[in-house]
Amino acid sequence: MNLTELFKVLSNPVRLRALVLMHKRHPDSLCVCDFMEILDCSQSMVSRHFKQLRDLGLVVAEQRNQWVHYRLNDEMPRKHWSLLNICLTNASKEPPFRDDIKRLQQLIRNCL
Amino acid sequence: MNLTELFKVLSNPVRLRALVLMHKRHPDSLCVCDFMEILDCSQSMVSRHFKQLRDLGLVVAEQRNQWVHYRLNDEMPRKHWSLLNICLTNASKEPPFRDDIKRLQQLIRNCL
DNA sequence: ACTGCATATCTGGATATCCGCATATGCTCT
DNA sequence: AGAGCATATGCGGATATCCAGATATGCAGT
Repeated sequence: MNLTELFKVLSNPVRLRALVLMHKRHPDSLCVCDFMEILDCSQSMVSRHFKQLRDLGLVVAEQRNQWVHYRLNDEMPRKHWSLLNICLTNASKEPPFRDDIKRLQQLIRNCL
Repeated sequence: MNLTELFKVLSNPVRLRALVLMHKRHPDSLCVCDFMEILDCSQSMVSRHFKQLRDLGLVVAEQRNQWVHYRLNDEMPRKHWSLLNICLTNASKEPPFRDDIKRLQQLIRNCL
């Protein structure tokens, strides 16, 4: 994966918002249905965008019963990790992403 | 300009390479024909991509006789500036961009 | 005014991306 | 095996992006 590919992945709102959520949650994971709820988008949409993220090695999927959980891939190349880290940290402070994080925390609180 | 728009701009090789060159040269500028030579691409291609960069406020154009010189826009919002700075610094160490910078330095040396 | 050069924009076509809908797969429980 | 839920994928259409080639604009020198 080169830099332009990385930026292309980050250039879609759904993917960027999902990555910000995984970053916030790291090293824990979130299941697809949680993303659907927080991001308010369809199942096929989530699934297809996540396939791209998997193919590029940015995230890893883990099956738990019928649910699939996604998290950031610790084992991506360091250069990508550090840059991604900075980008996502920046993003998480901005309005659309900050609101997602609030919904994430609310959702986690409800699960206790 | 929001973050996804910023990343979309960075997701095209020509635009990213051009931005890396401007970053290296900052606060000085480079004229369109220099970009054409270093990036080895057509005049219309440079011009079209640069219009996007201008429209988003990432770069500013300055006319000097028949030449138009471009440089990074100092006056873009701080958040964008700091993130862009990091992205371009990262990029400038990678192969395709590093080679461009070498050609840039060679070109400058020849002009003395 | 005319020429030549630098740059900008327009146009059309190829390709890529994005998304909704339908369908397939895979898991769990009965 | 069958039902039901979660997830993945195939397909088709709408839209966006990208680029080459042609044309337009603008400046400098004759």
